[in-house]
Amino acid sequence: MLRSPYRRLQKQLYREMERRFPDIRRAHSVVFRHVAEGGSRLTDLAEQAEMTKQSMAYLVGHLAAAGYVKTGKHPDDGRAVLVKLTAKGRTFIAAALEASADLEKEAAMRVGGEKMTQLRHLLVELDGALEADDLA
Amino acid sequence: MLRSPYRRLQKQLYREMERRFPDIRRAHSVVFRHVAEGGSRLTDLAEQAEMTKQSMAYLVGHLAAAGYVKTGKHPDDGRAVLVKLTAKGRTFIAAALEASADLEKEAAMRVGGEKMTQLRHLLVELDGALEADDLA
DNA sequence: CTAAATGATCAGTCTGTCTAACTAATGTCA
DNA sequence: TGACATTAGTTAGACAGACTGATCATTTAG
Repeated sequence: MLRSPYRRLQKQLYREMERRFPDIRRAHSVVFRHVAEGGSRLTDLAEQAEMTKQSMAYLVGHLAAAGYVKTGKHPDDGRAVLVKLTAKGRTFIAAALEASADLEKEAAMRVGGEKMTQLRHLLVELDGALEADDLA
Repeated sequence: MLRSPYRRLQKQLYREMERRFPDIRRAHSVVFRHVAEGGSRLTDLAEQAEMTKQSMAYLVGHLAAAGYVKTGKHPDDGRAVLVKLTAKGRTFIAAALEASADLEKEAAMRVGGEKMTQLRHLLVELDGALEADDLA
């Protein structure tokens, strides 16, 4: 039920983003989605993205090589790596948010603004109702 | 907006299905999603799933080995393979639909039946509105 | 009846995920 | 305070699932 419209929108979004940032692939988006303003530890990123540290390191490595993030030592913990966005990385995120908003606007034009607002409310509510189950 | 509840439900669904059918992985679901009642050609499945024939053959191969589908020659076209569901395959699909319906019921319980109906209508409408763009 | 088109397979590559085993730094507590 | 456990990250290697390109077999068209 949710699946079909989600897939359609996702497809358009990725198509647009791939056009503008050909070196970023879907897998990388989980990094952008979780990296914090002041930088994040690799382990935290991995945990938030629900994947192993190794996989996250692989993705972060690519993004660092491509200049979207930079990595440095954590000031308070000599073991930890701190992953931070670069200006290029912030540009990417801004573009993604913008493209996403554009798609939503386009959708709102088609089904009507009021229905879209209603839909958004219902989705937020549903999401809240589902939140509890995510343990484990 | 759609993403979060979709992901939550999907996660629960796959968890349940993996429990009951450990040999079926996510990737295989596209096969089940498109295989027709009287059987489907490999090429058609690949096209519907928007992937290459080779990739589809790989997935179908696994499902055939695990007994969820069987493959035979197409009666009218000696080149073609016909992929059909076995009883086991139909059981899997039935279980997936049931699990899906259960999740929806559970969600309806939480947000209220009326809102759920409303949400479903809006989603269907949105989906219809987005359908046109899917060309290319 | 040959040539082009079509359905499928074979061979090889690449990405993104995983597990297992390791190193280095930190924290704990007897 | 020094040995040991814990924690952060890396290295090595496996594998799934996607891809491209080349090939084979059959069907369809001219």
